[in-house]
This record gives sequence, structure tokens and C-alpha cells, in this order.
Amino acid sequence: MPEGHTIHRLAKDHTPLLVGRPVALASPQGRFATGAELLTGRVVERIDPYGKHLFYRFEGDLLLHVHLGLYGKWQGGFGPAPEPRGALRLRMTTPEHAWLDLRGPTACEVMTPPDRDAVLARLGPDPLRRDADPELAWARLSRSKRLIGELLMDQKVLAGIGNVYRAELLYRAGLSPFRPGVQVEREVWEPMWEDLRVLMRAGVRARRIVTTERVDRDRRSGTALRTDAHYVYRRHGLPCRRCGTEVRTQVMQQRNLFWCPTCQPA
DNA sequence: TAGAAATGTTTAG
DNA sequence: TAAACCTTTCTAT
Repeated sequence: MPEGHTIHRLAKDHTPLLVGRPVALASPQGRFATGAELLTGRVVERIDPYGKHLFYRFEGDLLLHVHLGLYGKWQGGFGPAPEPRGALRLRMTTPEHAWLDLRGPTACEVMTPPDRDAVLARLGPDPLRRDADPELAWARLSRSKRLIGELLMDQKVLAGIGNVYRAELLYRAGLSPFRPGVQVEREVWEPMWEDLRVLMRAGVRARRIVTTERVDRDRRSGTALRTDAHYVYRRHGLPCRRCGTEVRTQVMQQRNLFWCPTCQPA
């Protein structure tokens, strides 16, 4: 689930539930017990998504920082919350009887504004944010000898992109993951940035990553085909949707990379 | 029941 | 570069 589109979706979903309300926090698992106690009863002032990070600002200049990591998950509902099962890091409840459960995050911690600024300082522009400066990404990308497939995963270059968007963005651009950043032309990169914004915004709306035209069509007709959502991601060994060449995979930047050697020539 | 994998990041060596 | 960490889910035995 959690690339940047998920984080922005969560901020949109949680804002009407939490902002302006005093929230009760509990940590049935116990690992966030102290933080939950510190924040309980405070009003949530706003929720800011940035890359893969979520910041819930509480009154009193305190922030709840959440990073879902690889398998963190939020679930929620209205009415009586279910009996806590398994490892439940955090449960938030509102006076209106909305509840939100957080499991498995990499980060769930209380922060001060300077702490948050330190986190933001490590992030490049987030394509989903209006205030994103694409020149910053270009500056870091175009001066690096590292491979474009590595650079796209670096949150200091671009914040919010993950392994699915990396593979799909490169495929749609017809660009080899093995091209060094310094050898990516500006005329190639600029449309990629725009495409990434389009894809990630679509991901926020659809609540999942959809990069293929076929799925766009199917969604319009109300019959989304889950298996057709991607061009290359996790399609290792299957024929490329456009040319039929076998999609390849190899670990790059600690994650499985997928690409079509014909559509993305080295 | 065990093991692997998953849309991620940090720390150790 | 490798390992650790957080949790769930699916597959194999």
C-alpha cells in the first residue's frame, strides 16, 4: 500500500475525522503508551503529508509523526471500535465515535517542530504537493553518476515515490533503469516529472497504483482488473504488454526492479 | 506450522 | 553490502 499516494489519501481521509477535535489515543500493544498519554485530550490542528511521512499537528506544538514503512496500515470506522486484536500500536478515537487503528508502522512518535524540520530536510520535492520544486529533483538527479533506477528511490531526490512507481515511471518513459542520472536529458526528465504527478494523483483518487491505460478504461466501465494495473511491476517472466518481450527483474537499491529490455533499451 | 514476500528505512560493519 | 525491524498474508510442507 504505502507509497506517497497512500499517505496523501490518508491525510485527506483523516482530516475531516480528526481536525478540530480532541482525540483520545491508546496503545494496546504498549509500544506507544507514553506518546499516547501525552497527546490524549489535545485538539488536532492539521494533518500534513510529505512524501511517505504523515504529521498530525496537535495543540501545544506537538506532532505525531507516522511512517508506515513497508507494511504499516491504518484502518478505521465509526461506532464502537472492535476489540483490539494482534499488535495494535495506536488507536485514536474522537468524540464523534470515529476510530482509527495503526499497525506495523516504522515510525509512530511524538515530535516537536524542529524534529519535523529535520525530517523534511532529508526529503526532496514531493510530486503530490503544490509547493514542490521540481528543479530541486533535477539538480540532484542531473549531477549524479548513480543509476536513474537508484535515484528514483532516493527520498532526497524525490519524496513519496516507491518501488512500484519507480518501475512504472521508467517503463512509461521508455527509459532504462541503468542510465546514469547525468546522462538523462532534461527533455526526457521533464515529461517524467509531469507523468509522475499524473500517476500519483490518480493513485490518490483510486486508492491504489494504476499505471496502465487498460485499467483506466476498465475502471470507467466499472470492471477494474486488478491484475492489469501495472506494465512491469511484479510481472517478471511474463510478456511485456506492448512488445511481448519477457519482463526482467533484478535487485536494485535493495528492491526488486522490473523492466522490459526492449521497451527500455540500455 | 513454517517460511517467504510485501508499495520501506535505518544502522552496523 | 548486509542485517535488523515493524506486521500481515499467502503458499508450501
